[in-house]
Amino acid sequence: MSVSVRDVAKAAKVSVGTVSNVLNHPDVVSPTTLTRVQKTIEDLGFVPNGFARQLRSGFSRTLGLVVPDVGNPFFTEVARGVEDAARKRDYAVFLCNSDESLEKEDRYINVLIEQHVRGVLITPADIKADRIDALRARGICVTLLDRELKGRNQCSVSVDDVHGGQIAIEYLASLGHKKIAWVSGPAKIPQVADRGAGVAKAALVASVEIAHIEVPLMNTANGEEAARNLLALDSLPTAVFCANDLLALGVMRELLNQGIQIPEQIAILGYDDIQFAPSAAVPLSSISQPAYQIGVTAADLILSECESESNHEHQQIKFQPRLVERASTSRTKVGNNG
Amino acid sequence: MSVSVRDVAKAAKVSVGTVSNVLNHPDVVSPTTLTRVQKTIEDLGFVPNGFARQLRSGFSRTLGLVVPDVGNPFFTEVARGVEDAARKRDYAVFLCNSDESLEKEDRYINVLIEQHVRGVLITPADIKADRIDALRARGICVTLLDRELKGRNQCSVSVDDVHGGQIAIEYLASLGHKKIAWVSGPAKIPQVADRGAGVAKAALVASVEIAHIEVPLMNTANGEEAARNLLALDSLPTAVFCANDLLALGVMRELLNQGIQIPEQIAILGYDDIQFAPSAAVPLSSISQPAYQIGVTAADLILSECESESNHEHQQIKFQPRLVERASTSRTKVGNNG
DNA sequence: GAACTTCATTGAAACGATTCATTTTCAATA
DNA sequence: TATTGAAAATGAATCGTTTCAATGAAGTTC
Repeated sequence: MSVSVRDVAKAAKVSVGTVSNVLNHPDVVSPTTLTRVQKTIEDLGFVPNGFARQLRSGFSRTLGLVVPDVGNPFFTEVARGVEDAARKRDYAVFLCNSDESLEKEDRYINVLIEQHVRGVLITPADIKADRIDALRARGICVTLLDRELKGRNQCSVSVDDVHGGQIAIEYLASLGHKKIAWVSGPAKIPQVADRGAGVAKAALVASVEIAHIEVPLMNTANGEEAARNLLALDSLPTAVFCANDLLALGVMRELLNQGIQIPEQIAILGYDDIQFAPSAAVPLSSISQPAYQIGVTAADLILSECESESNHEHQQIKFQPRLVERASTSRTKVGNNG
Repeated sequence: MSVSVRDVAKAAKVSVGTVSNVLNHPDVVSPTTLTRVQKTIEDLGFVPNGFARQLRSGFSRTLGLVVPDVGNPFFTEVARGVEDAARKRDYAVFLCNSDESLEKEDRYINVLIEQHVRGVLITPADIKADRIDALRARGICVTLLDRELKGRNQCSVSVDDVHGGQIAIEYLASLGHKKIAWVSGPAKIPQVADRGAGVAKAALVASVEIAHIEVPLMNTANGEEAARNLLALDSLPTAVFCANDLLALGVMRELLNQGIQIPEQIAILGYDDIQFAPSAAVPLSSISQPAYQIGVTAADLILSECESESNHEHQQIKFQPRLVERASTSRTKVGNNG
């Protein structure tokens, strides 16, 4: 059926132990033998059986990645990062979309346990940690992605959302904006809450008035809705800061439809800097998160945890968001051109 | 360390064979023994080791998905479809981005062979079929995604790109356009070639003049470039058909920048109908492909092939693309408003 | 009660890799 | 030349299941 170490050993006239060493400990094999066996492996098209390997060693070369939705460009980027970093070490990645549903998340975690993944990178749907403990109990490493669990000693890679909210408002204030709308999703999403906290903090310092508009979903349709709410306000803000780019795109579309000039009458600032931000009607300024880098870092982190024999130091890595200026907030004197 | 069948057997005072039967063939075990063993399993918290099980049976409950790039919204959607369908049957999916690189594809195929995936869904980087044969040779089912291999007897799920090109031109012609620009990527990409063939075919029938502009990459930046080439033409076309939506978004942006009105002066039609198409500056008309449905169908198809004992009929499923009309081509009399 | 079925249970042999205590090889040194 | 030791290669044992031929027990028939 399939080529096994035994076949390779026979063809290369060595023992199975040597073939195994060629694969796993090439340093203990003599150069002559090494090349000969490697050539035989090549010739026969031998690929080691992962099951057998895993059965003996107890570990697989697979990771689980559990995110709310890869359809969100931010997580798509994260996934690419994870995958690229994993491939470099010959790990394969299981992609799991939880859709923020605890039930789906649960089911996936069971599948991942069954597959004996080496580690799980997860943006948990809930802050409750029992499922994570279930993984840990089975010796599976866990690293939190884009979320952190306060007070728990485990690895996480996230972005400083409070700071993100802060620099957004500081930036808009520096452009002269005195009244700013903050368009967000539900506060139960940790990222939204944190960004909101940053907004409040910076607004206080810069003496800026904030008009908070909350919508249930963070997509473009809800952005349009938010824009209509915005226009209904007594006094129109001169800038809008949105909790993500999809909201911002929706806001932008509706405002343009209403004949409002961007950024002359209202400036718009998004969050995430998705790949479509520069292609929007008015190229969208945004708070950029290093999504790809987050993925790479998280994968490297968990692999170093998995593969370190024992003394692994849990790390909480926090990236800093960065402002990307584009036309939707270009530096024009506020109130002069309306 | 971990509880094994042997431990259960000892505790329940039966043989390992009986424990295995309790798990896999409960009907051949006497009721008394059955309940006793089941209780022991429960008590000891025994979970069978998947590796060992799979090693013996030879099959896993995993699929491999190899696409050029999940960053492309079209493939993101396909991936979601595959994943949702797989989860319904308790399969896990390995996500692999080939970036259209043969080398990466090769490496991933090896990883997937090593993981003994049950089946592989792949958009091959190359039409050459040797790697696919390597999978087949190892008893791994293969289904082609969004590409078909002519004359080969195997499953595939694709979209009729020739027809897509055709209905695009027919539609634009029906709006009265007599000169249409066809903005495409390199012809070596099968989809581009097919869509181009459809364009040529329909143009002939409808007596429409086609100006072909080819750019190296199908992203927004190259779309802008294409728009500049377009504006340099002697006589400006009244419509542009782009090989994908990213190109179309780029074209749109540059044309708007140049003060050209869309669709009054130039209509724009894209391809893929990505989720951002409706959020573009001028909501983008597009040729829609049922990406999610393609993923679901392909996963169902390959699982039925894998799990059917023997007599599987290879199927080539071809979806039909569909026109989605939005503002960027809204029905205005051509040439009246410029 | 011998012969035959049927049903339940047993336990050793696979699956295909890795590991590790041994053995072999061979060059350097006494 | 004999001795030593490091380096290289060996191959049986092992991981935790499933499978299956063989065994044992209990009931049925003549």
